[in-house]
Amino acid sequence: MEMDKVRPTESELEILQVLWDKGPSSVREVNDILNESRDIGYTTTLKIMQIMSDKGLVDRDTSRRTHIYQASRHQSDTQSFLLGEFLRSAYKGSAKKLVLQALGNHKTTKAELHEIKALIEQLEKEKS
Amino acid sequence: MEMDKVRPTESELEILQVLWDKGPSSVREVNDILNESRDIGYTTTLKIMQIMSDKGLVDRDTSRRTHIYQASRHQSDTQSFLLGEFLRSAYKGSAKKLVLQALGNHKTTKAELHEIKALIEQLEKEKS
DNA sequence: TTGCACTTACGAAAGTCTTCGTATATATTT
DNA sequence: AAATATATACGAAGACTTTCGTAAGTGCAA
Repeated sequence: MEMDKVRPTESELEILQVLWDKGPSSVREVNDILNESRDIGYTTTLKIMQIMSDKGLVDRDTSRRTHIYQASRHQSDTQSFLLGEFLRSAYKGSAKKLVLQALGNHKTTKAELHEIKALIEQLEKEKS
Repeated sequence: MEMDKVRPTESELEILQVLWDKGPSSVREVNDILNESRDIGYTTTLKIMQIMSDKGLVDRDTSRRTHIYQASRHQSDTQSFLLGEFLRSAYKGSAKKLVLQALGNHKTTKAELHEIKALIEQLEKEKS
């Protein structure tokens, strides 16, 4: 396949999170980690990872018996892509509304707020 | 059905956006608006709205021949709910990362940035 | 009143996603 | 070497989503 703008499904994203965290991993390793939070059969994880490989979401090294998988795109690229889609579909593109809600509803530490404010000030400077 | 924590699908969200914008509407009205941006058959829209009614996403007035639908939950409630899920699945719950990316990647006006900064300052005050 | 337009209801096809069982191949252990 | 464990491949069931065709009822217009 090898398309570029594939949207990972829910399960695929779960697996990508593991690969981003741990780096190149076998199905066994990924499956063990998934099983820390929920029940999921080994062949289920295997199947999804094979599909991800078909879609081009992961690359795999098949040179040895135990295949090793890794995310084919960076976490931040994927997040940006998903964020764009989410913004359009749920907020009709208004980043402001999304940000206000994200800050309002979810606990963010003082330090984090400070960091965000710093970015805003920098963006304001750029825009003048 | 009448469940409370139903996640609207992509198409359902599209319809909810119309209902939030226009208020109580008939299938015909919703379908006409959807057709301004893409091709979609009348019975398709009807079917989805019937399913939404089953799921409790909309209420409908069937007292007259042309049924009138309206969103059963407020836009901001639904957005908050979706945002929470998105935050968990794509950002592992880090609102900071999401906000930084939202501000960085998407064009936000100076006025909007100012508004966001004001909220942050207020939140900072609350936290001290 | 006969026919045309519009509405809802229903069913079903086609696509996708998640899940797992089974088959088969390859290591490892006894 | 035989038995056990581990890996991949494959197929298929079941759920959900989107899509539309068709049937049947209701109202309006000629």
